[in-house]
Amino acid sequence: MSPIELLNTHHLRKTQFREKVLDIFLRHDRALSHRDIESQISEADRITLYRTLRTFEEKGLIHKAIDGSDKLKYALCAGHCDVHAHHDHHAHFHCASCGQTFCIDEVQPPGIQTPPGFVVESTHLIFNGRCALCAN
Amino acid sequence: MSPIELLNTHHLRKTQFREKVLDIFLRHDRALSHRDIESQISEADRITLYRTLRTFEEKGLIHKAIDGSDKLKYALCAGHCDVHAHHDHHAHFHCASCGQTFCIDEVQPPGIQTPPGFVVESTHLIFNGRCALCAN
DNA sequence: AGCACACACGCAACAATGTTGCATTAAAAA
DNA sequence: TTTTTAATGCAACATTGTTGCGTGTGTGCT
Ligand SMILES: [Mn+2]
Ligand SMILES: [Mn+2]
Ligand SMILES: [Zn+2]
Ligand SMILES: [Zn+2]
Repeated sequence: MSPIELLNTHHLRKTQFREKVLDIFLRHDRALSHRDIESQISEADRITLYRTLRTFEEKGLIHKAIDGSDKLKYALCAGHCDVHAHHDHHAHFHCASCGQTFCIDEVQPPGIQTPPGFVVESTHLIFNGRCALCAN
Repeated sequence: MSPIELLNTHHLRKTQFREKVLDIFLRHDRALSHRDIESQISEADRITLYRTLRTFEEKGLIHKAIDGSDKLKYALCAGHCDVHAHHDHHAHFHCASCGQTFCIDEVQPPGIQTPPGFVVESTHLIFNGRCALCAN
């Protein structure tokens, strides 16, 4: 998938800025924070990036990667997410040492055990520890 | 458990401010954000509250309730947490409607399925949906 | 009770993160 | 190419969190 293909598929205007942002996501196999991305675009406008990320999330190009850290991160959606539904039913791993966050597509959150009266709409499973590099 | 008992047990100085904060926690059966607490203490000092919450967390009186929202929340530790170890192995429920977060003590995160090379130290399980009140 | 010490508090100053409004510019449609 | 629509860039502001430092308070000891 190229940046332009992703924008086409999700019916978004093709702009230089959006292509740059998607290019950065495609070159990393981990979740990225606002800051991660901003520091890789020369002359990036903070505000535009906030709006770009929000749009990408709404349209199903990226999903929030909840990792228990104070920073909000996003990762590329693997499959067929769109404006109507996200399907990111996988765990996330957060390294307490280097701060990196990875999607663990193989591990799914457990079957929903609903507490009485509560309606569960989505589930997040987060592993916190040390990544392969930091564990040694 | 009273505020004073909690402070004694965890070897912390008994101050008016700390007692007020613990009193608020004891009167709510849900996780509270910095803002939730601040708005219930007249003439609360923001900075002191930040430091109070950090101290309580370090000493094992409260634990962070990761709920996937942008706000950091804390809840009273149920059992025998202390400065050396927290034992909050339970799920959290976050209501997307009213924003409240509850500890679900009965539900534990699943047995750790370690991705190769990664070392897992803790696990968080978050249910997102609608609470009993908001579901109707 | 009085004293000394350690620690908690309160305030200022600053940093990081996120939002809104609006004029300008660029992309898509006509 | 012209028109229409949406994205961008900038200012201004709001929220959240951190650090340094002088002052006040709780606690243990005499
Ligand atoms: Mn993911
Ligand atoms: Mn909890
Ligand atoms: Zn790491
Ligand atoms: Zn609710």
